Amino acid sequence: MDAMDRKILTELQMDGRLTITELAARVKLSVSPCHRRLRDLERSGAIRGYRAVVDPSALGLDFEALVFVTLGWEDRDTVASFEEAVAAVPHVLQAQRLFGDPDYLLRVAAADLTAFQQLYDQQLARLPGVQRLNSTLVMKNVVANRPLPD
Amino acid sequence: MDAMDRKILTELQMDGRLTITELAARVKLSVSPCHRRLRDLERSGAIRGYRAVVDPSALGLDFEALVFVTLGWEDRDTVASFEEAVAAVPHVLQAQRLFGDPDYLLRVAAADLTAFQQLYDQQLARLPGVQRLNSTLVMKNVVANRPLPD
DNA sequence: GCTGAAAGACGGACGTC
DNA sequence: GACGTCCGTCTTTCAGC
Repeated sequence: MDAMDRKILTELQMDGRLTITELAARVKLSVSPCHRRLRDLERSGAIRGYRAVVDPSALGLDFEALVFVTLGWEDRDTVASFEEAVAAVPHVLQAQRLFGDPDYLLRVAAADLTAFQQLYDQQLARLPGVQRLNSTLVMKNVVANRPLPD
Repeated sequence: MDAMDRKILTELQMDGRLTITELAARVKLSVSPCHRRLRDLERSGAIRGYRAVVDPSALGLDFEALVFVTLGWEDRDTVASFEEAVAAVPHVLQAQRLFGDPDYLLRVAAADLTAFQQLYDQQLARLPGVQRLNSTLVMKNVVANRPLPD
């Protein structure tokens, strides 16, 4: 993982569909070594994959909220079954376990306020081990998932 | 935006480097119409772009925190200059303006606790208009940026 | 770094439902 | 109007040297 590898990662985070030819030109390398580096980055797991970035509003998901979760207990089984269950809810785009209180932060997408309310009552509130939920609406995404810095 | 378009978006969110041939096979369409749909989805902005997903630890970024920001004032200039300044900090991966209090949530990456402390004191605390910061460490990413649901 | 064979991208034309 | 099946050419990939 030298400076050249980092340049490659930076370029591919900005455009994941760069051809090797283009990528090589941007990082000022010729095609073969660039191709080898890319293969190694993919095999080592430094590049986990490639994703299309989709506009949520194109799918009618214009509503986003944060949900803070406090579990009733902190034993291993409660944590494991909560995490498994939360990962199975498609509208939960992101879930992080935190130090301190609350235990989890979820980032949730929904079509509108009504859909969110249903999701909240019927799915999130029923996740195993949940003691308390607390949610906040997102007004605006100021910075959306920026590429990692060097 | 019909069911076929949604299938295409779903596939490309799972693998953004699918060839048209592969994509067409997965959504059970022949290559030409699949190609046309993809072009239209890109032109309409439903697909914003493509990104490589990079493992943060490959870049030595093993530390992640949430930072809640409360501004001192809520006037338009304060908000605008804060948002501009926060977008210029590379370690801020995500920033959302919230309803209620606090005003913003930032998701921040750093190499370790020391690096985070420096970032916190020297950059985040000095952002224009900030009255108060409050941060929480991320223990684990349970769900990391899942594709959007249908 | 170069080469060559195989695969894919991309646009067009045309017939069908 | 959208799909499917040809077609052509150009570009890209990727292994071997």
